[in-house]
Amino acid sequence: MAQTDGEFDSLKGRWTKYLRRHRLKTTHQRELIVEKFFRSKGHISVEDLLARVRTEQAHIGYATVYRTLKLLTDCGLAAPRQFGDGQTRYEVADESDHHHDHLICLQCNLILEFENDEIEKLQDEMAARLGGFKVVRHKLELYGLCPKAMGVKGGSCPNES
Amino acid sequence: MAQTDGEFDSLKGRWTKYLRRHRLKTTHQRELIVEKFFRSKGHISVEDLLARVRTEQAHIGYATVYRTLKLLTDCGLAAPRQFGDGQTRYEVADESDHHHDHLICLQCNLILEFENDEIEKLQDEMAARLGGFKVVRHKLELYGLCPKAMGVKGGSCPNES
DNA sequence: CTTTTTGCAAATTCTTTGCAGCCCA
DNA sequence: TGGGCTGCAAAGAATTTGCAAAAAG
Repeated sequence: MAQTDGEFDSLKGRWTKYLRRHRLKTTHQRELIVEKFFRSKGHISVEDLLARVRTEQAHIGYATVYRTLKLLTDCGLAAPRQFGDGQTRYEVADESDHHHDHLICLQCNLILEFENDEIEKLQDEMAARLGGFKVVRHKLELYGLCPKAMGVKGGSCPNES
Repeated sequence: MAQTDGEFDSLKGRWTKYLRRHRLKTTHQRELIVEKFFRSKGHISVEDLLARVRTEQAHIGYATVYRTLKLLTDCGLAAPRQFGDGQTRYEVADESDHHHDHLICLQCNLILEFENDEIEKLQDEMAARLGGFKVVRHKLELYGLCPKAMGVKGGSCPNES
Protein backbone atom coordinates (compact mmCIF):
# COMPACT_ATOMS: atom_id res chain seq x y z
CA MET A 1 0.00 0.00 0.00
CA ALA A 2 1.24 3.41 -0.87
CA GLN A 3 0.26 5.44 2.14
CA THR A 4 2.79 8.19 1.71
CA ASP A 5 3.71 10.33 -1.24
CA GLY A 6 7.19 8.90 -1.09
CA GLU A 7 5.99 5.37 -1.53
CA PHE A 8 3.64 6.45 -4.24
CA ASP A 9 6.41 8.13 -6.16
CA SER A 10 8.64 5.12 -5.83
CA LEU A 11 5.93 2.84 -7.17
CA LYS A 12 5.17 5.25 -9.95
CA GLY A 13 8.82 5.38 -10.85
CA ARG A 14 9.10 1.64 -11.07
CA TRP A 15 6.02 1.55 -13.23
CA THR A 16 7.33 4.16 -15.62
CA LYS A 17 10.66 2.38 -15.87
CA TYR A 18 8.86 -0.85 -16.66
CA LEU A 19 6.84 0.75 -19.42
CA ARG A 20 9.94 2.23 -20.97
CA ARG A 21 11.98 -0.93 -20.73
CA HIS A 22 9.26 -2.84 -22.53
CA ARG A 23 8.46 -0.11 -25.01
CA LEU A 24 4.91 0.12 -23.80
CA LYS A 25 2.92 3.28 -24.11
CA THR A 26 1.77 5.68 -21.49
CA THR A 27 -1.94 6.31 -21.82
CA HIS A 28 -4.47 8.29 -19.85
CA GLN A 29 -6.25 5.10 -18.88
CA ARG A 30 -3.16 3.36 -17.63
CA GLU A 31 -2.02 6.36 -15.70
CA LEU A 32 -5.36 6.69 -14.02
CA ILE A 33 -5.65 3.00 -13.23
CA VAL A 34 -2.19 2.65 -11.72
CA GLU A 35 -2.67 5.83 -9.75
CA LYS A 36 -5.94 4.65 -8.24
CA PHE A 37 -4.41 1.26 -7.64
CA PHE A 38 -1.28 2.54 -5.93
CA ARG A 39 -3.40 4.71 -3.70
CA SER A 40 -5.69 1.87 -2.74
CA LYS A 41 -5.37 0.22 0.61
CA GLY A 42 -5.49 -3.47 1.25
CA HIS A 43 -6.98 -5.80 -1.28
CA ILE A 44 -8.93 -4.29 -4.08
CA SER A 45 -11.16 -6.15 -6.48
CA VAL A 46 -11.28 -5.37 -10.17
CA GLU A 47 -14.81 -4.17 -9.75
CA ASP A 48 -13.82 -1.76 -6.99
CA LEU A 49 -10.86 -0.45 -8.88
CA LEU A 50 -12.92 0.10 -11.99
CA ALA A 51 -15.51 1.97 -9.96
CA ARG A 52 -12.87 4.31 -8.59
CA VAL A 53 -11.36 4.85 -11.99
CA ARG A 54 -14.75 5.58 -13.48
CA THR A 55 -15.32 8.43 -11.08
CA GLU A 56 -12.86 10.29 -13.26
CA GLN A 57 -13.31 8.67 -16.65
CA ALA A 58 -16.68 7.07 -16.93
CA HIS A 59 -16.07 5.16 -20.13
CA ILE A 60 -13.12 3.02 -19.08
CA GLY A 61 -13.84 -0.67 -19.53
CA TYR A 62 -13.19 -3.82 -17.55
CA ALA A 63 -10.78 -5.11 -20.14
CA THR A 64 -8.43 -2.20 -19.69
CA VAL A 65 -8.38 -2.65 -15.95
CA TYR A 66 -7.74 -6.36 -16.27
CA ARG A 67 -5.01 -5.73 -18.80
CA THR A 68 -3.34 -3.10 -16.71
CA LEU A 69 -3.46 -5.25 -13.61
CA LYS A 70 -1.82 -7.99 -15.61
CA LEU A 71 1.02 -5.66 -16.49
CA LEU A 72 1.32 -4.57 -12.88
CA THR A 73 1.46 -8.19 -11.82
CA ASP A 74 4.08 -9.01 -14.43
CA CYS A 75 6.33 -6.26 -13.25
CA GLY A 76 5.87 -7.20 -9.61
CA LEU A 77 3.93 -4.13 -8.54
CA ALA A 78 0.68 -5.94 -7.93
CA ALA A 79 0.04 -9.29 -6.27
CA PRO A 80 -3.14 -11.22 -6.99
CA ARG A 81 -4.80 -12.97 -4.10
CA GLN A 82 -7.62 -15.45 -3.82
CA PHE A 83 -9.55 -15.42 -0.61
CA GLY A 84 -12.09 -17.94 -1.73
CA ASP A 85 -14.98 -15.55 -2.29
CA GLY A 86 -14.83 -15.99 -6.02
CA GLN A 87 -13.09 -12.81 -7.00
CA THR A 88 -9.42 -12.13 -7.36
CA ARG A 89 -8.21 -9.21 -5.35
CA TYR A 90 -5.03 -7.27 -5.96
CA GLU A 91 -2.64 -5.88 -3.49
CA VAL A 92 0.06 -3.32 -4.05
CA ALA A 93 3.35 -5.12 -3.74
CA ASP A 94 5.73 -2.56 -2.45
CA GLU A 95 8.94 -4.46 -1.99
CA SER A 96 10.12 -1.96 0.58
CA ASP A 97 7.04 -2.90 2.54
CA HIS A 98 7.09 -5.73 5.02
CA HIS A 99 5.59 -9.04 4.21
CA HIS A 100 2.30 -9.53 5.99
CA ASP A 101 -0.26 -12.22 6.57
CA HIS A 102 -4.03 -12.06 6.63
CA LEU A 103 -6.85 -12.53 9.04
CA ILE A 104 -10.20 -12.88 7.32
CA CYS A 105 -13.61 -12.72 8.93
CA LEU A 106 -15.82 -15.47 7.60
CA GLN A 107 -18.96 -13.48 8.24
CA CYS A 108 -18.29 -9.98 7.06
CA ASN A 109 -15.26 -10.56 4.84
CA LEU A 110 -13.27 -7.96 6.71
CA ILE A 111 -9.61 -8.55 6.02
CA LEU A 112 -6.93 -7.48 8.48
CA GLU A 113 -3.22 -7.70 7.95
CA PHE A 114 -0.62 -8.64 10.47
CA GLU A 115 2.94 -9.66 10.84
CA ASN A 116 4.48 -11.84 13.49
CA ASP A 117 8.18 -12.51 13.74
CA GLU A 118 7.78 -15.30 16.22
CA ILE A 119 5.57 -17.23 13.84
CA GLU A 120 8.04 -16.71 11.04
CA LYS A 121 10.89 -17.91 13.18
CA LEU A 122 8.97 -21.06 14.04
CA GLN A 123 8.23 -21.59 10.37
CA ASP A 124 11.91 -21.51 9.55
CA GLU A 125 12.68 -23.92 12.35
CA MET A 126 9.94 -26.23 11.19
CA ALA A 127 11.26 -26.24 7.65
CA ALA A 128 14.78 -26.90 8.83
CA ARG A 129 13.55 -29.81 10.89
CA LEU A 130 11.71 -31.26 7.88
CA GLY A 131 14.94 -32.19 6.21
CA GLY A 132 16.74 -28.90 5.93
CA PHE A 133 14.38 -26.87 3.82
CA LYS A 134 14.94 -23.19 3.42
CA VAL A 135 11.79 -21.09 3.35
CA VAL A 136 11.66 -18.59 0.53
CA ARG A 137 8.20 -17.25 1.07
CA HIS A 138 5.04 -18.28 2.81
CA LYS A 139 1.36 -17.72 2.87
CA LEU A 140 -0.56 -17.63 6.11
CA GLU A 141 -4.24 -16.93 6.29
CA LEU A 142 -6.34 -17.13 9.41
CA TYR A 143 -10.05 -17.49 8.88
CA GLY A 144 -12.20 -16.66 11.83
CA LEU A 145 -14.99 -14.67 13.31
CA CYS A 146 -14.69 -11.06 14.25
CA PRO A 147 -16.45 -9.95 17.38
CA LYS A 148 -19.22 -7.73 16.21
CA ALA A 149 -19.48 -4.51 18.08
CA MET A 150 -15.86 -4.60 19.13
CA GLY A 151 -15.13 -1.66 16.93
CA VAL A 152 -12.49 -3.32 14.85
CA LYS A 153 -11.35 -0.72 12.35
CA GLY A 154 -13.62 -0.50 9.40
CA GLY A 155 -15.97 -3.33 10.11
CA SER A 156 -18.31 -4.98 12.52
CA CYS A 157 -20.01 -8.19 11.54
CA PRO A 158 -23.56 -7.63 10.40
CA ASN A 159 -25.43 -10.74 11.46
CA GLU A 160 -26.66 -12.65 8.48
CA SER A 161 -28.04 -15.94 7.16
CA MET B 1 -7.24 -38.24 3.05
CA ALA B 2 -8.65 -41.62 3.83
CA GLN B 3 -5.65 -43.85 3.49
CA THR B 4 -6.89 -46.72 5.56
CA ASP B 5 -10.13 -48.64 5.57
CA GLY B 6 -10.70 -47.52 9.11
CA GLU B 7 -10.57 -43.87 8.16
CA PHE B 8 -12.74 -44.51 5.18
CA ASP B 9 -15.36 -46.20 7.30
CA SER B 10 -15.32 -43.39 9.80
CA LEU B 11 -15.84 -40.81 7.07
CA LYS B 12 -18.55 -42.88 5.50
CA GLY B 13 -20.25 -43.17 8.86
CA ARG B 14 -20.25 -39.45 9.41
CA TRP B 15 -21.63 -38.93 5.96
CA THR B 16 -24.45 -41.39 6.48
CA LYS B 17 -25.30 -39.84 9.81
CA TYR B 18 -25.40 -36.42 8.19
CA LEU B 19 -27.77 -37.61 5.48
CA ARG B 20 -30.09 -39.13 8.03
CA ARG B 21 -30.06 -36.17 10.35
CA HIS B 22 -31.03 -33.90 7.48
CA ARG B 23 -33.49 -36.33 5.94
CA LEU B 24 -31.55 -36.42 2.71
CA LYS B 25 -31.68 -39.38 0.42
CA THR B 26 -29.04 -41.93 -0.32
CA THR B 27 -28.58 -42.30 -4.04
CA HIS B 28 -26.24 -44.28 -6.21
CA GLN B 29 -24.68 -41.11 -7.47
CA ARG B 30 -24.00 -39.69 -4.04
CA GLU B 31 -22.60 -42.94 -2.78
CA LEU B 32 -20.26 -43.19 -5.70
CA ILE B 33 -19.14 -39.58 -5.49
CA VAL B 34 -18.41 -39.62 -1.78
CA GLU B 35 -16.63 -42.94 -2.08
CA LYS B 36 -14.36 -41.69 -4.84
CA PHE B 37 -13.85 -38.48 -2.94
CA PHE B 38 -12.97 -40.11 0.37
CA ARG B 39 -10.49 -42.34 -1.38
CA SER B 40 -8.82 -39.45 -3.16
CA LYS B 41 -5.51 -38.15 -1.93
CA GLY B 42 -4.53 -34.54 -1.63
CA HIS B 43 -6.50 -31.88 -3.44
CA ILE B 44 -8.91 -32.98 -6.09
CA SER B 45 -10.64 -30.80 -8.63
CA VAL B 46 -14.27 -31.19 -9.58
CA GLU B 47 -13.21 -32.21 -13.04
CA ASP B 48 -10.92 -34.93 -11.68
CA LEU B 49 -13.51 -36.22 -9.32
CA LEU B 50 -16.12 -36.34 -12.03
CA ALA B 51 -13.74 -38.22 -14.29
CA ARG B 52 -13.15 -40.85 -11.62
CA VAL B 53 -16.83 -41.15 -10.93
CA ARG B 54 -17.60 -41.52 -14.59
CA THR B 55 -15.37 -44.55 -14.90
CA GLU B 56 -18.18 -46.35 -13.13
CA GLN B 57 -21.25 -44.39 -14.13
CA ALA B 58 -20.66 -42.54 -17.33
CA HIS B 59 -23.75 -40.36 -17.28
CA ILE B 60 -23.21 -38.54 -13.99
CA GLY B 61 -23.22 -34.77 -14.48
CA TYR B 62 -21.18 -31.89 -13.17
CA ALA B 63 -24.12 -30.51 -11.26
CA THR B 64 -24.43 -33.60 -9.14
CA VAL B 65 -20.77 -33.52 -8.24
CA TYR B 66 -20.93 -29.84 -7.37
CA ARG B 67 -24.05 -30.40 -5.31
CA THR B 68 -22.58 -33.35 -3.47
CA LEU B 69 -19.36 -31.49 -2.74
CA LYS B 70 -21.45 -28.68 -1.34
CA LEU B 71 -23.11 -31.12 1.04
CA LEU B 72 -19.75 -32.56 2.02
CA THR B 73 -18.47 -29.08 2.68
CA ASP B 74 -21.52 -28.17 4.74
CA CYS B 75 -21.09 -31.19 6.95
CA GLY B 76 -17.38 -30.58 7.34
CA LEU B 77 -16.16 -33.59 5.43
CA ALA B 78 -14.69 -31.63 2.54
CA ALA B 79 -12.65 -28.47 2.56
CA PRO B 80 -12.45 -26.26 -0.53
CA ARG B 81 -9.11 -24.76 -1.41
CA GLN B 82 -8.09 -22.11 -3.88
CA PHE B 83 -4.58 -22.31 -5.20
CA GLY B 84 -5.06 -19.47 -7.61
CA ASP B 85 -5.20 -21.52 -10.79
CA GLY B 86 -8.86 -20.77 -11.34
CA GLN B 87 -10.34 -23.99 -10.10
CA THR B 88 -11.45 -24.89 -6.63
CA ARG B 89 -9.95 -28.07 -5.28
CA TYR B 90 -11.36 -30.13 -2.46
CA GLU B 91 -9.59 -31.91 0.30
CA VAL B 92 -10.99 -34.57 2.58
CA ALA B 93 -11.33 -33.08 6.02
CA ASP B 94 -11.02 -35.94 8.42
CA GLU B 95 -11.45 -34.44 11.85
CA SER B 96 -9.93 -37.50 13.46
CA ASP B 97 -6.93 -36.60 11.38
CA HIS B 98 -4.78 -33.76 12.52
CA HIS B 99 -4.91 -30.51 10.71
CA HIS B 100 -1.79 -30.09 8.68
CA ASP B 101 0.03 -27.39 6.84
CA HIS B 102 2.12 -27.63 3.73
CA LEU B 103 5.74 -27.17 2.86
CA ILE B 104 6.23 -26.98 -0.87
CA CYS B 105 9.51 -27.23 -2.71
CA LEU B 106 9.69 -24.62 -5.42
CA GLN B 107 12.02 -26.72 -7.52
CA CYS B 108 10.66 -30.22 -7.47
CA ASN B 109 7.11 -29.56 -6.28
CA LEU B 110 7.49 -32.02 -3.47
CA ILE B 111 4.81 -31.33 -0.90
CA LEU B 112 5.38 -32.24 2.72
CA GLU B 113 2.77 -31.93 5.41
CA PHE B 114 3.45 -30.83 8.91
CA GLU B 115 1.82 -29.67 12.05
CA ASN B 116 3.10 -27.33 14.70
CA ASP B 117 1.19 -26.57 17.86
CA GLU B 118 3.40 -23.67 18.78
CA ILE B 119 2.64 -21.90 15.54
CA GLU B 120 -1.06 -22.51 16.02
CA LYS B 121 -0.93 -21.12 19.51
CA LEU B 122 0.76 -17.99 18.27
CA GLN B 123 -1.86 -17.67 15.56
CA ASP B 124 -4.63 -17.72 18.12
CA GLU B 125 -2.83 -15.14 20.22
CA MET B 126 -2.31 -12.96 17.20
CA ALA B 127 -5.99 -13.12 16.27
CA ALA B 128 -7.03 -12.33 19.80
CA ARG B 129 -4.74 -9.32 19.80
CA LEU B 130 -6.23 -8.09 16.53
CA GLY B 131 -9.48 -7.22 18.20
CA GLY B 132 -10.64 -10.47 19.68
CA PHE B 133 -10.97 -12.65 16.64
CA LYS B 134 -11.51 -16.33 17.07
CA VAL B 135 -9.67 -18.47 14.54
CA VAL B 136 -11.83 -21.12 12.96
CA ARG B 137 -9.33 -22.46 10.51
CA HIS B 138 -6.17 -21.39 8.86
CA LYS B 139 -4.02 -22.01 5.88
CA LEU B 140 -0.27 -22.02 6.10
CA GLU B 141 1.92 -22.77 3.17
CA LEU B 142 5.68 -22.54 3.23
CA TYR B 143 7.38 -22.32 -0.12
CA GLY B 144 11.02 -23.12 -0.13
CA LEU B 145 13.87 -25.19 -1.44
CA CYS B 146 14.56 -28.73 -0.46
CA PRO B 147 18.16 -29.77 -0.15
CA LYS B 148 18.70 -32.15 -3.00
CA ALA B 149 20.40 -35.34 -2.06
CA MET B 150 19.34 -35.06 1.51
CA GLY B 151 17.08 -38.02 1.07
CA VAL B 152 13.90 -36.31 2.11
CA LYS B 153 11.19 -38.93 1.90
CA GLY B 154 9.83 -39.33 -1.56
CA GLY B 155 11.71 -36.63 -3.33
CA SER B 156 15.01 -35.09 -4.16
CA CYS B 157 15.09 -31.96 -6.26
CA PRO B 158 15.86 -32.68 -9.87
CA ASN B 159 17.58 -29.60 -11.12
CA GLU B 160 15.49 -27.92 -13.74
CA SER B 161 14.70 -24.74 -15.66
C1' DC C 1 -47.44 -41.59 -3.53
C1' DT C 2 -44.71 -37.61 -2.04
C1' DT C 3 -40.57 -35.43 -1.84
C1' DT C 4 -35.80 -35.40 -3.34
C1' DT C 5 -32.57 -35.84 -6.63
C1' DT C 6 -30.75 -36.07 -11.19
C1' DG C 7 -29.08 -34.57 -15.71
C1' DC C 8 -29.43 -31.52 -19.04
C1' DA C 9 -29.09 -27.03 -20.64
C1' DA C 10 -29.52 -22.38 -19.80
C1' DA C 11 -28.04 -18.75 -16.71
C1' DT C 12 -24.43 -16.43 -13.86
C1' DT C 13 -20.11 -14.69 -12.65
C1' DC C 14 -15.51 -13.58 -13.43
C1' DT C 15 -12.00 -13.03 -16.82
C1' DT C 16 -10.00 -13.10 -21.51
C1' DT C 17 -10.00 -12.17 -26.45
C1' DG C 18 -11.02 -10.33 -31.25
C1' DC C 19 -11.39 -6.48 -33.72
C1' DA C 20 -12.29 -1.80 -35.61
C1' DG C 21 -11.04 2.55 -34.57
C1' DC C 22 -8.17 5.73 -31.60
C1' DC C 23 -3.99 7.56 -29.74
C1' DC C 24 0.84 7.87 -28.26
C1' DA C 25 5.69 7.91 -29.67
C1' DT D 1 2.48 7.46 -39.90
C1' DG D 2 2.26 2.84 -37.47
C1' DG D 3 1.97 -0.29 -33.95
C1' DG D 4 0.30 -0.49 -29.65
C1' DC D 5 -4.06 0.54 -26.87
C1' DT D 6 -9.01 0.97 -25.88
C1' DG D 7 -13.83 -0.21 -25.56
C1' DC D 8 -17.17 -2.95 -26.79
C1' DA D 9 -19.15 -7.16 -27.25
C1' DA D 10 -18.52 -11.86 -27.85
C1' DA D 11 -16.03 -15.87 -26.18
C1' DG D 12 -14.44 -18.76 -22.37
C1' DA D 13 -14.14 -21.11 -18.03
C1' DA D 14 -16.03 -22.41 -13.61
C1' DT D 15 -20.02 -22.84 -11.05
C1' DT D 16 -25.08 -22.45 -10.14
C1' DT D 17 -29.91 -22.88 -11.16
C1' DG D 18 -34.54 -24.19 -13.39
C1' DC D 19 -37.13 -27.84 -14.67
C1' DA D 20 -39.18 -32.18 -16.16
C1' DA D 21 -38.29 -36.89 -15.64
C1' DA D 22 -36.54 -40.52 -12.53
C1' DA D 23 -35.56 -42.49 -8.07
C1' DA D 24 -35.84 -42.94 -3.06
C1' DG D 25 -38.33 -43.64 1.20
